[in-house]
Amino acid sequence: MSETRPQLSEARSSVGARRSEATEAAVLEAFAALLAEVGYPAITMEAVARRARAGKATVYRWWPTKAHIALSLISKAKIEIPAPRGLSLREDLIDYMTRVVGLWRGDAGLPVGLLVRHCYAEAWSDPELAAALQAERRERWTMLNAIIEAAVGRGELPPGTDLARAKDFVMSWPFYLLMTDRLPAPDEIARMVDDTLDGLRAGSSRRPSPGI
Amino acid sequence: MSETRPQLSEARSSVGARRSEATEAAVLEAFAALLAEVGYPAITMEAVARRARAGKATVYRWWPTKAHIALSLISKAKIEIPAPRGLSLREDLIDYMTRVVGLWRGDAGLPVGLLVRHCYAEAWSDPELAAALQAERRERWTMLNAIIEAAVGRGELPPGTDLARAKDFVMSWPFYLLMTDRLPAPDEIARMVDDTLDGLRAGSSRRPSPGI
Amino acid sequence: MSETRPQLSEARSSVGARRSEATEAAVLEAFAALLAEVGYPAITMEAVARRARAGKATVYRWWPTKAHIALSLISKAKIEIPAPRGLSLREDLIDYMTRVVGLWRGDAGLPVGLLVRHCYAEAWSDPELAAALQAERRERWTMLNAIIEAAVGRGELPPGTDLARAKDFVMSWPFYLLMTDRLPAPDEIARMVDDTLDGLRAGSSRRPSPGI
Amino acid sequence: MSETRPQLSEARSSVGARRSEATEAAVLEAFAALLAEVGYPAITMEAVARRARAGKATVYRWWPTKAHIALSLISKAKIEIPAPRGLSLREDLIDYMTRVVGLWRGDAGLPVGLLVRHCYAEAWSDPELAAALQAERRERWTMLNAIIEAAVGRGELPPGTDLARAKDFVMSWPFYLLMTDRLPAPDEIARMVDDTLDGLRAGSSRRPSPGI
DNA sequence: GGATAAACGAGACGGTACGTCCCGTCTTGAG
DNA sequence: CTCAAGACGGGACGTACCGTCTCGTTTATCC
Repeated sequence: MSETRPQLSEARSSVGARRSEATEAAVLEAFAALLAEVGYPAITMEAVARRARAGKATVYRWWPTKAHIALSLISKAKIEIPAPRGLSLREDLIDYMTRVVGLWRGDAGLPVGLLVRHCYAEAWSDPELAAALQAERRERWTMLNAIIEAAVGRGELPPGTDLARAKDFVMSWPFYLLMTDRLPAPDEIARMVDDTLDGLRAGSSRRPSPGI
Repeated sequence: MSETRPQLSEARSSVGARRSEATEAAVLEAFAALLAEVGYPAITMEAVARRARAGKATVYRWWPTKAHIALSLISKAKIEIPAPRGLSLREDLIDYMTRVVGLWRGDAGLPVGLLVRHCYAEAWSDPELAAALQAERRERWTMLNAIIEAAVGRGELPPGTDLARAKDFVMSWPFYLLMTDRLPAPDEIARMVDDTLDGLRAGSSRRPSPGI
Repeated sequence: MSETRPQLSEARSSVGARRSEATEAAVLEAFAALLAEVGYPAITMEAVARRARAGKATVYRWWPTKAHIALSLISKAKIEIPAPRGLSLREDLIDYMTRVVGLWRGDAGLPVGLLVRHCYAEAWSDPELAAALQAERRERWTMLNAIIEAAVGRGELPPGTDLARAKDFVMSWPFYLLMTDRLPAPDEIARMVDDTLDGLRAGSSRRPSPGI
Repeated sequence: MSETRPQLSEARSSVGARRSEATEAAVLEAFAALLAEVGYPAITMEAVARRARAGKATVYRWWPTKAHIALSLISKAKIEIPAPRGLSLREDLIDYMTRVVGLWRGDAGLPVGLLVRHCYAEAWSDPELAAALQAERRERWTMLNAIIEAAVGRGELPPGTDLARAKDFVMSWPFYLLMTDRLPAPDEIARMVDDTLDGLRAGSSRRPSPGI
């Protein structure tokens, strides 16, 4: 079906109305509002369209499932993450995690963590969504590369450190806490990072990770 | 006339028919069959009842949602976990994790891991289910107590080790792998345990965990 | 099925408990209460049993449908109808109709008219109920025989008058009014009787109709 | 962003898809078929939708209850009723009643009488349906006006005859016969009209009644 | 008095229909 | 040509009753 749908990136020379950016924004806004009001599982495509004053067909044209709308919201919810200060792996990670967990908890005005975990759950049964989610994740974890490479440069981590596995390991504990509904408060971030580092430093050089 | 009949306060102690065990088994069997055939999200209470040749009201009487049926299946899917051999924490954990991951992968004839993660996802929005899940988890992790206490007794872990936190930490990495759809093959269990132990040994004495 | 059920009239030599009159009364009472509270169509066997603190099987044992319970109530709702005074057909009929319509309107503490018309409606599709209704009707219209025979004796009606047809004709207009929800008030009974006696040609110019 | 989109008060005047006439016809057809097969009380909205290959929501959108579907069928079942020949009230009424009773008995391919009496029964508990039924009745009895007015013009009925009451009286006897399941055969129509015209006293000695 | 059997209350059971909601598609006319 | 509005066939939701069926308990006779 997707070959019959216009691609956002391809230049369209045809006549007629173009995709309405106002509608796209209205749909995302409606989704966010419903998320706050009724919770993710109770959101329906029907309600999103109604609330956005959009036709159902319009919503379906651009997002095949509600998880894709959630993913759009996640992608839009970027947060300013400053470059690592390069003092130490621990401090760089604390800075980074403070931002990430803050984003998840709702610092961007949206409980991104809720969206993330529900997207993961739906991706268990939807390979297409899983791929989209992975792409989003790769893009978002780039900053971690710089942090870990700097740590390797400073000798905090061994030279042969597997970058992919290290990123994966670093994110695993906060992700686990997100999945088990125990996201740390800001003043608990340091401890969470320490938990992670204990494992990372001891085992980082051992073997490559399958990558996530 | 009604004064000659028993009133609410002095009602006869009638009992009525009892729950049918055959029906309960048929429902669980139907659920498992549908899980294999159409996948968890596509299972409906309607289809479960139809397949089990049970009335919908009967299914709803005993299980308020399909996640509760899944939880019943999880509870029934006990697997023989031998007492730890007590050689070392690492070997005891490898034995234990081999059983747990095997159960998750389907060694009991049921992909318990799929059920577990979907139950967690539904519990995000259902406190009652979350509580039931927690009760099930507590019961199931008792063996870990013995393993960790033995390790403390042998001096592998410091005397002040927080049991709840240690259990939580030990399960976090396999759980993370389950949630991200990368459950290890049997020959990868040892490595998974090593990943976990690196973190556990370094940080086990540091602070108490909130407990999961 | 009824051959497997005890016949009330046949002598039973076997032992065992007898039909509980208290329960029968409680069921009828519950039905009447529900009729007032929720209306005939919303009455269910389940609710009657619950309200009467009777088992559902007990209710079904004695009344196969709710219409049969209604018929039991109708049969019990006898009203004192004095013998005709024998002055004239018109006056005797007015006396009689006043009682009958009063019974239908609820003078016996029960809107018998509602029960009657719903029983008729259910009898359209239930021959067994239709037969029971007819038996009840025959018994109830005996007084009309005396009234009409007296009128024949006085010469008000010709000697060859068909009794069955006359009774039928006399009841048709009030029955029609009952079925069309326009049961007359007490002071309109005389007019209703005159309508019946006169027919269209004789009475057409007399009074306006409320319209149906 | 939403400020650039139409608000509720200035909503675009979109129209949407229109009611499907094919579906309406299919529903009425399915209802008629089920009426013949299982009888009115056994008809369910579910079965009607299934048979018509229509969604249940579609059926409920246009008909709130099955009685409303029945009423739609009644309204559609018009029959050619010729203008009164104006010979006499009796002959005009016989012509008219022959058509009406024929319609009720099924001359239009549908046992309209069954539908009518069940609609009346349901209207006892549904004021909205009662109003719809009354509207239908008013429209359908217009021909009677002409018949009765002609009779007044010829002097067969007195000049002050109340039209509404006369129509009501004329219909009461056939209606009573319909309600008591004794609709006359074609060759009995004349007698039914005579019964109506004469009243009890004038006609009581003429013929025996079948009894109710 | 003990055995026996019917009727009882309670209520679980397999079913089915209820009326609502949402799915994803299609149709209509406005812009 | 896209959009909103919304009707459509379909199907699951969770509830309510249907009429039947155990379950023990109670009750009334009979041995």
